[in-house]
Amino acid sequence: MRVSRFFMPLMKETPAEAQIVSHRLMLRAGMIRQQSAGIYSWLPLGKRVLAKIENIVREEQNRAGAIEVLMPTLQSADLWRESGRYDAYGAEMLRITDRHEREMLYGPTNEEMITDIFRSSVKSYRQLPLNLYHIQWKFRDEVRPRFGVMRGREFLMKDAYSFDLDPEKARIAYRKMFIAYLRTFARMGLKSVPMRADTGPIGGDLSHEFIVLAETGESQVFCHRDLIEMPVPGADFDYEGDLEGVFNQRTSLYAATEEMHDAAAFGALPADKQVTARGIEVGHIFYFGTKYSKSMGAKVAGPDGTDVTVEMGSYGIGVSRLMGAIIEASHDDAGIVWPESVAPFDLGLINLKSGDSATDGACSKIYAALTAAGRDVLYDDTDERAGTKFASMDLIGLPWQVIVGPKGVANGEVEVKNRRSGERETLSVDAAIKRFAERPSF
RNA sequence: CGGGGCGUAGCGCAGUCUGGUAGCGCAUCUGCUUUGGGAGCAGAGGGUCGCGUGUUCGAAUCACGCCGCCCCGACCA
Repeated sequence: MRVSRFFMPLMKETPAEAQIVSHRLMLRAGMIRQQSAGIYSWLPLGKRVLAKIENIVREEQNRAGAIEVLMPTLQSADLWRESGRYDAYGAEMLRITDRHEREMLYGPTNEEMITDIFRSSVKSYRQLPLNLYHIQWKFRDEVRPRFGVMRGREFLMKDAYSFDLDPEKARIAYRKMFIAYLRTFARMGLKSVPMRADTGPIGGDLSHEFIVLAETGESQVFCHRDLIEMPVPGADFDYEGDLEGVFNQRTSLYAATEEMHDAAAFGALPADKQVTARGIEVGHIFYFGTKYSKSMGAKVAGPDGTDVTVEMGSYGIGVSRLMGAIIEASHDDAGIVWPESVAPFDLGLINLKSGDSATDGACSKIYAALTAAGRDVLYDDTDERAGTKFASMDLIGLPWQVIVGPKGVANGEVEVKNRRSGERETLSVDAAIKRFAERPSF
């Protein structure tokens, strides 16, 4: 993509309403635009990152055996009356009436709907276990939206729902998601820590929040230091094999959010293992048994022919919130520092002297070669000054910059800069092409 | 939902107290000069001053009502 043809409205100054760094940087980098309190348009750069995050979530859900569906944003109130939540949910639920005076709502979550889909189609225990998920917009009419996309009213969420024959099998489903979440966040360059959580109004007795540590996090968290750097299972992890090992390794160490905090237990840890930090909740998993299956009649025939009410769990990831969390965890004074896995482009190509036949030629060659090799290149071909281009490229945070200036090109050389470390390396044009064309990690 | 604050050009702001017909910086457009870390000079365009009602010869400015947005707290993916 050429910058001259792209839509990327950068801002030099920060809009007054943005208080936290991720919100400021997303606005300045032209990733989002606020349309109402807690409601945002996603501009091209933001849309690209959102898609990257979404895909990682999707890949890890699929890997763990969950199956993707897509449910609507609008739901019928009748469904929610069955579970009893239509009245219980309160003002956070956006209620809508259609032209026939039918009561509808913009879904804040989908337990009722997925249970409805399940009960109408699944009749035998032989079809279990089943885990269905979708990635869809949600609306929760927060009293006080804030922090940009971190606490919006409309947000993109991955929500998965597991169905099992008995509590023991449901716990296996729970552990699969637990491990999938560890991998999902790690792939985005985040250090996440699962913490025992209150099950809240959703009910149930087993729940973990996945917390990303960041100074600007909303909640105070406490955990054992070893949890932070603990390696996550690899891509070859066998979800049909031993799940308890990973699960127990994580859950045996102290980790709790403020509301679940046990000061005495925490204080019993060695002093150098006690970590008190701020955290951002990016995922939340629940096992809640038959809360919805019972009220909504989701039953299957068991091995002995009698009906069994299925055991359920739900597993959420705040996809749009993750973008804010990643920026909170990865930025510097100059702007965003994207992990390669979620960067809107793989690298930025800076032509320091557009209009100069030598730099234009070198840039065209690099751009064409890397694009042909499947790299997403953002080519700054504008006639802005060098300083402006450097500042813009740093702001939007692409992990690599290839800088093409007249002096270097005269020697057949370009400069490669790593956005995170700031390290620069001078390479020949061909070596630079080779470096990125063959780079396997993209 | 309690408390506080703010709505003036795309963004950041001054002007409001003390009413007289709107300004600064950045951005944008044109030209010239510049060209490796957000350039300089010259010129230009862009605003029903959030909306409504009222007071007044006259309202961005005063009064009343409404809407929107932000911050602190309580609540929450």
